[in-house]
Amino acid sequence: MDILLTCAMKNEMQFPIKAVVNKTGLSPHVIRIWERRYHAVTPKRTATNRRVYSEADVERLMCLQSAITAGHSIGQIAQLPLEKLRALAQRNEPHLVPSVRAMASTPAVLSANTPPELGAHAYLENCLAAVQRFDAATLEAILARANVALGPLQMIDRVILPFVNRVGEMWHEGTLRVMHEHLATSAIRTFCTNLKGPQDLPATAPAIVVTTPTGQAHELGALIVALVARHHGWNAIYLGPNLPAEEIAAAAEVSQARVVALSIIYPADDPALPLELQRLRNYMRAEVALIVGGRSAGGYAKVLNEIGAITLHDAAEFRRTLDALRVYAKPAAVSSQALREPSVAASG
Amino acid sequence: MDILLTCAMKNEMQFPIKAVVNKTGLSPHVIRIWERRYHAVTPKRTATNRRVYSEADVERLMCLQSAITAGHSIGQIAQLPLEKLRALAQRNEPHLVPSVRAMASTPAVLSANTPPELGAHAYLENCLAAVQRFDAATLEAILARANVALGPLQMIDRVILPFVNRVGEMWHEGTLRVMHEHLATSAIRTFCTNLKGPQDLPATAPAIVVTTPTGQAHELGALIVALVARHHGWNAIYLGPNLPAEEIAAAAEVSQARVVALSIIYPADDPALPLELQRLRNYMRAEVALIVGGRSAGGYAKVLNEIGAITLHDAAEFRRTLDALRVYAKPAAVSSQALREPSVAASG
DNA sequence: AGTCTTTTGTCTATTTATTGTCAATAATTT
DNA sequence: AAATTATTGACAATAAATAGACAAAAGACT
Repeated sequence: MDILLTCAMKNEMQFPIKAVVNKTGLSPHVIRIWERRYHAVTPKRTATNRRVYSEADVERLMCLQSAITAGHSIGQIAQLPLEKLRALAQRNEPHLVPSVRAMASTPAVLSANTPPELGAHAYLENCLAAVQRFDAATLEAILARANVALGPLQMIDRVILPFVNRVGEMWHEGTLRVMHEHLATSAIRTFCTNLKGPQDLPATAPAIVVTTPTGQAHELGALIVALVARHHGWNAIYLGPNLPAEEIAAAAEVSQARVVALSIIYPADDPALPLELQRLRNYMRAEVALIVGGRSAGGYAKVLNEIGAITLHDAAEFRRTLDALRVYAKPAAVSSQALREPSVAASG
Repeated sequence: MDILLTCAMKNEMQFPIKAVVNKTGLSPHVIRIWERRYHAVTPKRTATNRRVYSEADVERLMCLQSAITAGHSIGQIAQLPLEKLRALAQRNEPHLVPSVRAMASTPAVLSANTPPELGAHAYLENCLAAVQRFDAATLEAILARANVALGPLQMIDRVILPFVNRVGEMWHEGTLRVMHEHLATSAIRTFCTNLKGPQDLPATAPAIVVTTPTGQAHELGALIVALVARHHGWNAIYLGPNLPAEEIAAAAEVSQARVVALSIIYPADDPALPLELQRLRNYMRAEVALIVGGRSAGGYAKVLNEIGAITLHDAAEFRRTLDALRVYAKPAAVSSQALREPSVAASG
């Protein structure tokens, strides 16, 4: 009962505008102008006239943002009720199961002006603890909770990536067993799947094939890459781990991908991998960029350099590269060929 | 007024031209010129003369596009009624519009007395076709669509399982490449993840560890097992493929699982596997049941018999076995370990 | 084949609407 | 004092509608 009461009262978590900016990725300008012009949200005010947003406001704004990238215009949709916005945004119900909400331990950190890193760090620690306890339910719950609290951007950079790295390290150290690693992988995979949702991309969205070369069994890196790419408006085609060079190249060809992204994490010294990478580069069309990332990518720097692969080290770099590569979309050699039509040659 | 009323009541989505562009892949030019020349669609207008398309308009345009790539000429078909366009397009609902439309197109098959196998079979064929075209988006769309039409039970027995089997066969035949198999795996995995959802299980739900032994890289069977188990009220702990015997046993121990389920699909004659299975049985507590299924389980019948594993052949048998095992829900020896408490260690 | 016509997609230019960003100022918070 | 926030009006950039012209492709015909 005490719990229920606390939840009911705390339920109205409130955020200053900067928190909303961090979560949604919208600029404060935009948030205010949407309010002024379209009454998209009507936050409460403090005694000194500062805006105070509710969770519902934040969800509204996130839905609006998604709907806009889906092609809707803000003026038309700003006043729609939340259910319709969810439908337009094709967003999965982000509200959580009661059990999750029960863990009202960390929100206090976030509602205040504390920088989000602190909150993110707390979530991260809790995730690692859950893995060590081999507690899948709690792990998934924390991930979901952290996601709504932090927003996708902070979530990926400050929770998911550090989490994956720590799990990898601890596995090496022997702090975690294989079963823990598998549990973490499964949870992260579930989370990524849920997060990406069934958003439909513009048919003109450039495609990127994401996978892991033969011998690289760890797929977490690739999963996150796919997630980030999709968030950046790419049509990410995720093929799971351990795919031979011919197959990767064929997949890129068939799906007319502009980029192939590989994640190289565990064996940092697989003697077969350099050859595999060279074969991949040979099979691929020259226009298709090859991006390689992951903790152990450095172990193959020589080959990667030879074949002209782009080696990346963090998510921010990856995002910048994606944006850069996307620009090359339009002036692609227009030889009156019908390759602008993204319709997959229906020669079936 | 009429417009507003209609919309409010029918709850219909409206799309500005950019959203239609995103959904269809047609250029705005083309959409407008089709309207001007052929009256292919007649969208409403806003007060400021912007076009506003209905869901029906969007579907029309998508069908027209498909029909065109199928060889029809726009001038001839632009004014045909929607049903004819659907037939012409031969598109079995590839890009489907979210939920509402899901009910609209095939209801004849399902709502009537017609046995649902017909519908299920059609979905199955479409899934296979999508895999062959390497069309992830359509594949996921069909799966989602089939699920709402058939319900989880029919879905698993008549679509998912046959689908997985066919993919496996075609992979052996060489009809499908590795990349196709990976694509199918990824889609099925996404589907299973979405389907299981954030269900709250009662704390008393018995636990079952689902995985694949070392050397068995194909995880689809295990995924489905986990899904079925969860639907039967079990707390399914899915650990992905390729897990060594010690790890499986430890996972079962830590999570106090009553059952360990393994899926054995591809190498039907791995010489190392029998030993691995024996080791698993030895590591596991005697009270924990070991269930083995999958196409190639028969290849290891001898060992499985020796170690007293329950070998299953179809989903129905698995469900019966689950129900039977659950009855044994006696207070299994509890070692007073406090690892059930999911209280988050707020070490932040 | 070559020529003509029809069909169909693309392009340009112009106008109007929409929407994001900026500048300047004042108040509040740290 | 420095940084953040709120308010307002103005501005720039983007997107959409319209009309007309053009170019590529597909057929039809010699």
